[in-house]
Amino acid sequence: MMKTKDRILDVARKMIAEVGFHSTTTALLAQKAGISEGTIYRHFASKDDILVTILDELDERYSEFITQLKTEGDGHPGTIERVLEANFKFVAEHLEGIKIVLSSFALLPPSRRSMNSVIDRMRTFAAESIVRSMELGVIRQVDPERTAMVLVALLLGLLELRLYWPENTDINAEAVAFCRQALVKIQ
Amino acid sequence: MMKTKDRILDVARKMIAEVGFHSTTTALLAQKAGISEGTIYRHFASKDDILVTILDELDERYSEFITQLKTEGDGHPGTIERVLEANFKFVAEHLEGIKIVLSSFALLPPSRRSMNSVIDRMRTFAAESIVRSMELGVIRQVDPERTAMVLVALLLGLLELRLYWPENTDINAEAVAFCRQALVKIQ
Amino acid sequence: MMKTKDRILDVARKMIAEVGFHSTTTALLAQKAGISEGTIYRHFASKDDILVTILDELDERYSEFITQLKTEGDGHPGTIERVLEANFKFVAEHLEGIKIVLSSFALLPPSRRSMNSVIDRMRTFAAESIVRSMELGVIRQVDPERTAMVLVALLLGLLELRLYWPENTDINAEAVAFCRQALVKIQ
Amino acid sequence: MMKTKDRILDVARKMIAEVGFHSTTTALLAQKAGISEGTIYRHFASKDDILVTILDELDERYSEFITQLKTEGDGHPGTIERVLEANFKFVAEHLEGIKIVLSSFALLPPSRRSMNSVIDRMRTFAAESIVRSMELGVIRQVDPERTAMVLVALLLGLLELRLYWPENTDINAEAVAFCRQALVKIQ
DNA sequence: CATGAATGAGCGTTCATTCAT
DNA sequence: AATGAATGAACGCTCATTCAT
Repeated sequence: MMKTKDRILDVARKMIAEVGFHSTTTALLAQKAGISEGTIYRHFASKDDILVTILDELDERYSEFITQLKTEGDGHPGTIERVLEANFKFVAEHLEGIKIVLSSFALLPPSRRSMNSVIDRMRTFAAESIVRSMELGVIRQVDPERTAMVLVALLLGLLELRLYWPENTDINAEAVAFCRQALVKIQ
Repeated sequence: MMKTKDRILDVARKMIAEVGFHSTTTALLAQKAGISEGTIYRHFASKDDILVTILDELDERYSEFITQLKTEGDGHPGTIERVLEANFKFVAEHLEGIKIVLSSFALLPPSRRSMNSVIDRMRTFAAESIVRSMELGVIRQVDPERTAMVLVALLLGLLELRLYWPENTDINAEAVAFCRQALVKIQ
Repeated sequence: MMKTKDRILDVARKMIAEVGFHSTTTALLAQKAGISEGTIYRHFASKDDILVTILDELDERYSEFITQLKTEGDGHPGTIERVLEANFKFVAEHLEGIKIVLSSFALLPPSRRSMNSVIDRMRTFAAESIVRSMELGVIRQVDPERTAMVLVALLLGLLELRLYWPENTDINAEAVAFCRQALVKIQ
Repeated sequence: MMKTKDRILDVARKMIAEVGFHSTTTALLAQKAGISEGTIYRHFASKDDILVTILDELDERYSEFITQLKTEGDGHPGTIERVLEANFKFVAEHLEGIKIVLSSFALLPPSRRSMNSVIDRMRTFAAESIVRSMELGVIRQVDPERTAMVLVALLLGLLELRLYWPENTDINAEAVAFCRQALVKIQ
């Protein structure tokens, strides 16, 4: 049997992803989790605390994911594709959390903080991949920082299209090809 | 002297862009607009109606903008760059409206509808530009629909980075270069 | 017809005096005042604000009362009796307010502040009366400050007995006689 | 090692004296006593029951104190001073309990009951002392009941000044002198 | 056209009390 | 004896909306 705290988190994650933080009322949350409203406050200091817990967990997962990606990828070619594809995979496995961040980073400070850290990690890792790829001679010479930022922008846009317009055809493969072409070494 | 209705819209646009639709209370809106709360309801059916009006206006402007772009651009080369650059310009001139749509399309139906139509227009126009560019032989052969979608994704990501992380260096030029390289004809 | 704000204040004063600030709920207050709960917050920023308003009003009245007492009493003999008797009269005319202060100054900061100022004024005025009476030669030589404080203590105790044990026989006259005897000049 | 019940009482007495009965929550009480919330209800029927137990204990102590005072004092002169001074001593030894009663007798029925009995005993004892002192010829002829009540009022006022304005100079000695002068036999 | 007082449903949160373990 | 998770009623407060003037 699942612990109450985890059940609250699970239900909250779903609700916030679906209807947003504001419309996720404690009354409805308690009802859907099959507990009383007061019980929420035995496990969380406030409604905000629930959001922060969800975001912190996602942060942690993303940090682990980036770390793992770095250790795995050592010496392998084709790293730019891997940056993109690995991120696609991470997103697919954390749809709800990502939806929450993307839909509220503009307005909710905790979400904003989370988004800051995600973007920072993404950009740093992308820049490192670009530098390595240039050293390996598999891509042409570019400004690593700026190009990494362009990749982050593309990734961000792809994410939103995927999450909020899932009925569209999947263009991830096309995006990877687009990037490869943009960065490929001209012989 | 400005009409009351327009003053309400102006103040509302600023407030919603800054703090979001939920945190924009009718009480504060009335106060900042120098009118009484009841007066808002002389001009708008509901708080939602204000948002819809703002969004419809933005829609209208974007539609005009796309139309103008099409007539202007006939027969000119380098259309992909123009798609991007013209959009950057439009955004710069409608910062508040764009901020509202981007920060709420995931949660507010009217915003969602607006975003749908913007993305649709953007994608259609990009696809047309790509087709034309291919006919002119200035870019390589690609799938127009999918590539247009990739461009939309990139545009969307760039917008968000620009609006919510304005402290970052402007990478618009880099993005344009990135796209040119991705699409350029290999001789 | 009475203004809503004043009706709220009136009902609140009665309720707080009777059952205390904690037990005076906004729901009950609204009901007894014949208004909705939300209306309270059109006139007061918070429940605390109602208390503060009541206390400030009482403060103001007491300040006026002391001022008037000073101007009236110039040159008249028997001032110690007048200090006591005037205070009895003030209390009788502001029973509810006084009850509120006395019942909550130990626990509620705004009430505490109010009580501080009342005691201060009372003591200062008593000390001045004592000094004047000594100069006039109608009372014996005493330490004015300390004796004033004793009078304040007695006044405070009499007040509480009167307000919370109204079934007891009125001992105000006895108290005045007690003080006269304690201060009278021994020939 | 202290029994759990006594530890609860001790912590509760301190908390209630400091922040009041309302602000003394069972959660905080349990935490400060190093027990779980449920344990409180093994030893007390309700939160109210804790208060009543504390008050009953104080009542008991005061009753013992008065009894002892009566047996001790037989035949000794200067009894009025002793009434006052003994009470000062009792207060000093039961500060917390006294603070609880004084701060809540106006609003909490159990506290009110306690205060009734204290005042009754105080007044009765004071009246007896006065009668005896008159018989011994050490004070002038006064109405014993009413004068006792005046003494109780003074005592009550002194207590409050002492407990809630401890920064003031101690006027107990002055108060004793004041009473002696008020009651002394004029030769 | 404009006001602003009034509404009332709903919000997040608290807390004394219960009960299975 | 003790625990601590769960309860649920009540709390202070917010806010979009209405309506008599």
